[in-house]
Amino acid sequence: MNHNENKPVKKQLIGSELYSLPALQAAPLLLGRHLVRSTEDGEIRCRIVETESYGGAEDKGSHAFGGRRTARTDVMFREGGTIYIYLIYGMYHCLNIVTAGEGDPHAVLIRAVEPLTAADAGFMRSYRGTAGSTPRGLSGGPGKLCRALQIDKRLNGLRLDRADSPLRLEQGEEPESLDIVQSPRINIPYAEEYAPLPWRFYLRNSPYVSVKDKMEQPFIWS
DNA sequence: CTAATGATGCACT
DNA sequence: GTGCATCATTAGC
Repeated sequence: MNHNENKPVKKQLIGSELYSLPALQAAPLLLGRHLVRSTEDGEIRCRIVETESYGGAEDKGSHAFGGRRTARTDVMFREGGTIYIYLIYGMYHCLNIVTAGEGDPHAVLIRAVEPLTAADAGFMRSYRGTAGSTPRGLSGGPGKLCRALQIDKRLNGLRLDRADSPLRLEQGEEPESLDIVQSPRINIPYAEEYAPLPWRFYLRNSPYVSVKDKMEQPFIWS
């Protein structure tokens, strides 16, 4: 008898192997993983279906381009597994997962999630209003998913790998067998030659993805 | 298509 | 310090 057979594999927290990778390697590996948000109202579970890689210091699309370390970007320089949240356009929050080692600014933007159960969807809808009545409207977009999961800057700097954290990341599905598309990142014209690089990843068949790419180029594991 | 809405970064005093 | 352009977006026309 193997003791491991009894372990609740699906609920195991993600470990440092994934968090210590460069963002570009971590971004596709985060697809299919489960995000768990604990609030006073209860626990919401969802799976990640769209990500974007930002960093390190050479990426002109990254807030930490050139090693820019400010009050806002400081968390990007922390150890992988840290939560980075910023406010955009004065009204929406964006959730990022910091990766790589301390002092090396990498982050993966979470752009879309999918509720795991009808109960999870119900919770999320209650925070979304009329726009949340379609999958994409519910949590297909970085600002939308933060609203659906009640995520704001209070979570900035916390870690995803603690059992008592209000936001955790669990193993979920292993992404190697999923149908993954890669495409250029969304809405970063200022990134110049980094703008067209295919650093966005999403699950081809998820209706929760924010923007479908014309090409839908399959992602090949290297 | 575009207004909304405020933190942020940087140029300049 | 002050001023101001910018922004990893969204909802509602």
